[in-house]
Amino acid sequence: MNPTARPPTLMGINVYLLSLSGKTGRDRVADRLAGLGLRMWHMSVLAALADFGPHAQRDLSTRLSVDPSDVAKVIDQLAGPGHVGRTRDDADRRRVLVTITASGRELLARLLKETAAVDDSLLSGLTPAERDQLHGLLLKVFAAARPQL
Amino acid sequence: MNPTARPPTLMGINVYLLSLSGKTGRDRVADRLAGLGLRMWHMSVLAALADFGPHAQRDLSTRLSVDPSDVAKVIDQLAGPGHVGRTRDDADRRRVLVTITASGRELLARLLKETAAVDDSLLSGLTPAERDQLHGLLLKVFAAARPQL
DNA sequence: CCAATTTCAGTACCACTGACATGA
DNA sequence: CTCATGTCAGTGATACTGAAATTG
Repeated sequence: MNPTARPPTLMGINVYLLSLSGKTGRDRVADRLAGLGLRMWHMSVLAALADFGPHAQRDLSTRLSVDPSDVAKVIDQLAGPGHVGRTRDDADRRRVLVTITASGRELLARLLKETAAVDDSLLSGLTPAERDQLHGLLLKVFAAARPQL
Repeated sequence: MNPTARPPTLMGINVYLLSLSGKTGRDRVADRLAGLGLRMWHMSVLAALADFGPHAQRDLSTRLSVDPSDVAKVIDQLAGPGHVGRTRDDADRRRVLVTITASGRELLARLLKETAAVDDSLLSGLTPAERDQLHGLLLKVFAAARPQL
């Protein structure tokens, strides 16, 4: 008997398969981005700023479901090299308005290329049509699980 | 504009969707099992023992891709209440043979019911046919990513 | 005086590393 | 002596908690 075969009982559980493949994907992204000192949250923040324009940190937190205290750290790291700008909101001086810079857009493009490469390697067992299928299904799962996600 | 909408840029990335839904599933399982002081690894170990019979801890580790030191802790916690038995292998007295007990099988059945409930809630946005589709795709992903998983 | 935003320090949890003891 | 196995303490990363400072 193959000593590395997974228990059939587990292979029938979707949440087990999802959890493991998700963690693997996350780890591979982390590996690729380790040299840059960045993680997936940095890409998420840059993507939100690129797609929706400037945000208060609080709004980034709710949009991405990331803890406010963690958003602060991510913004710190992105602001250092000038990938985002931080300015006080004149209308409400409690708020910090975060804006993406040109160098931030370049970084985002690079990060997207890296994650696309991970997508390719992680889904190497699927045909292009199957990848589209999976993508559609994941979007549905995501939409339904949204409130708690 | 909906302030909780996710960035479209991110929603196009499979590894992002996989990672988030996987983490959500993992967290929900953890919540359900928290009262029992158990986690998904406990279920994995019990399932491996039920499907393949007694294992040395080392073999459990390689089969489930779990670190040996973590296997030791899980076995400790399962052996306390008598869900598994630990006996020295007479042929190779370095090895500890782990065997599932009747109470372990009962516990496994209960854990499987809990995870099935999580599956249901997590995939509530999918029809039964779509769940089967997703399951098939995840198995393919898993098989292809196996060596590094 | 109370609420919201940001920030910081501290905590909890998880997975892994390295060192050690036991036995083949 | 060497190698494999199992155990344990310690480390690093991650996410959250609670409190303080600022402003509305």
